[in-house]
Amino acid sequence: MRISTKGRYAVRVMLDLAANNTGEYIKVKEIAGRQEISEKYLEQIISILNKAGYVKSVRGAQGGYRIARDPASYTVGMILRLTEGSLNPVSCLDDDVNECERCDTCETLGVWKELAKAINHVVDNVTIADLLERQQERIAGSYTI
Amino acid sequence: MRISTKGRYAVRVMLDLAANNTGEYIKVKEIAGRQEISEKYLEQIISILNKAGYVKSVRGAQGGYRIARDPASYTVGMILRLTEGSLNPVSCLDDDVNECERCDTCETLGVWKELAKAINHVVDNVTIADLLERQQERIAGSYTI
DNA sequence: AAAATTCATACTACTATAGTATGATTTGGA
DNA sequence: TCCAAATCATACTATAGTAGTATGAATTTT
Repeated sequence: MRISTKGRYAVRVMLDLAANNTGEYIKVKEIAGRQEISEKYLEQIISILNKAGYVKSVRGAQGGYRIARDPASYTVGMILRLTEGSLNPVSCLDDDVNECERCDTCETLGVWKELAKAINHVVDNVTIADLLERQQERIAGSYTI
Repeated sequence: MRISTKGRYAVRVMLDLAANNTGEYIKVKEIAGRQEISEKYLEQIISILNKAGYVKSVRGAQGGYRIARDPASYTVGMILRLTEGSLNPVSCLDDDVNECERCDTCETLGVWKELAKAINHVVDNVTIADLLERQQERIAGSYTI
């Protein structure tokens, strides 16, 4: 029941791009430096975000990435599902119609459904804008000791 | 973010032992048959439950297992944590004191904490007795078509 | 003594995770 | 025009986890 580094790094990349957004394109090297993530691994992760249109890229020298839309339009859930795949605790919940042979008599299915609902509720109700706000509050607080 | 077969089977085993509890000892073969789980794999899983004292065993011919305590005293969370390990979405939440280098400035930590809380809340509020009740309601309902 | 069972451990095949490595492609600037 | 810097695309590797299977020892009833 762990979230992998891929998903966690993806959220941090989105937050980094939001926090440092000036309209300019930001290099992977910069993000990797700030976030202490391997450049090459980060390239792969940001490439997923790029293909999904979550970030915009410019190639070549002076190229880089920037966040595509308003930070409030990205939930943590969206980013995790994109990079990690389904967040359901059991695979039979991934399909619209449960294909499991035992599903009609499966007494535990109810628990997994509740769990899926609880998980999705949390991650779908936090946006990158929320994280940005928390970050700014923390930084503001750190000045006044 | 998946729960493995080990944890899911363990919950089903506990429910099976609760549903079929007559005080007699039940053989792995029987449980495996009813639950459609490999006998040998089930042996390993039930051995974990046995070592933790969740079930009681008798060796030798006519041996078997029975549930040790009242089904209401076992939460799904207890069983999953025993068999799967921690249910926290990130490992830094496993320790009493967060050992992560970046934890003071980690903006995403809050989300993972909320997620852990939501997950634990669900699994710690369903007991084997609850699952048993649901099962009996379903069976009763199936007779009155 | 034999059969049935739990108990203990080793082994295997497969998949996922967390990267690293190599090189092609694109672009701005000297 | 050419070079350096960047993204883009894949292939590769090492490690760990998952989901079992296999073998046999220990225990107990018949």
